[in-house]
Amino acid sequence: MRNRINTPARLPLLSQTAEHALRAILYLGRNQGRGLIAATEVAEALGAPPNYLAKTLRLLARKGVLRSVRGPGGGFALARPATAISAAAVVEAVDEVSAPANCLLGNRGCDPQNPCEAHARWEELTRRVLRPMEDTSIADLVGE
Amino acid sequence: MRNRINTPARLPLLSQTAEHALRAILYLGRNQGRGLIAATEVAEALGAPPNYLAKTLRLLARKGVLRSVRGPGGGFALARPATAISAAAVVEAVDEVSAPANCLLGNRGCDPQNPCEAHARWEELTRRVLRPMEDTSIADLVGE
DNA sequence: TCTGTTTCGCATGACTTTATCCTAATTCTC
DNA sequence: GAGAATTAGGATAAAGTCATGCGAAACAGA
Repeated sequence: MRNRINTPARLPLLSQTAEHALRAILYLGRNQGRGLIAATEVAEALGAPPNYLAKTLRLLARKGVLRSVRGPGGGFALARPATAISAAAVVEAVDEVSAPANCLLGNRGCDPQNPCEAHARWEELTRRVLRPMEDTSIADLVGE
Repeated sequence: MRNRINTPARLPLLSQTAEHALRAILYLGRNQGRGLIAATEVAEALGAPPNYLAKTLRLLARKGVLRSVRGPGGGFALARPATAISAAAVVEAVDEVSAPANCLLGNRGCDPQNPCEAHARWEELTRRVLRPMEDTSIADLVGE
């Protein structure tokens, strides 16, 4: 049943981790007034795996998207106002957003110094794909 | 060394398989005049793993993006003119393009019948992300 | 200073994607 | 019809992502 050629892989436009991250950030954004919120509460509210979500929250904190405080009453909160956090920032903090590093004509098709035409055209396309993510803030998604 | 929390996962804006597929399609597009081209030639030209690429080409053929012929002189070629194949079509043939099925507010945040506001906003965003892929043809990328 | 709460960080296991290999099935050429 | 070339397809291995679990570190409050 594994790796059936008829069942294509899932293209993670967002990886599972990034999806968790966005959900968590949105939850924190909607509850911004309440200050710090514990990872377990977020996980329960989203129905996400608690341990893994906690790890993702830590990662977001380390990348400066969230702030975190340990100990009783501690938890996580947005490091900046929701208007100042783009969807792209969240995704990039968690996954390494990588448009294909190598030329689309193949590794041997062109070199970076003297890129082929398809190279430039592909870069332009990836920019157009990523831009909406950069232009959309958490506040936009939450709707404030 | 595995799963270090400091080394974020790669976000496959394109999965590896989709990347191979696009490269292969572009190669076939540029060599359209030559008729059928063997999988081994494509793999060598791109520096891609031959066996896996062959499997991906077969998948593209089954999905109707490529046509294939067996036996000596056989190989693969575009099933339609390069202007009639979108980048999105290639990616979708290989990976299951799936925006998050569940609401961004969390599985328990809203139900499909009565979707929340973030739900609609997220759908709008994913549309904007995918559109450039749909609007760009293989011919556009190759530059004809 | 003790105790409970909560983040931090590593080790490990389960599952998915990527890649390899081998054996058919098909088709051209001689 | 024999033999070589080439796609088709399944079984299996390797690598990566996703998820779990546990102990340590930090912190607040009594």
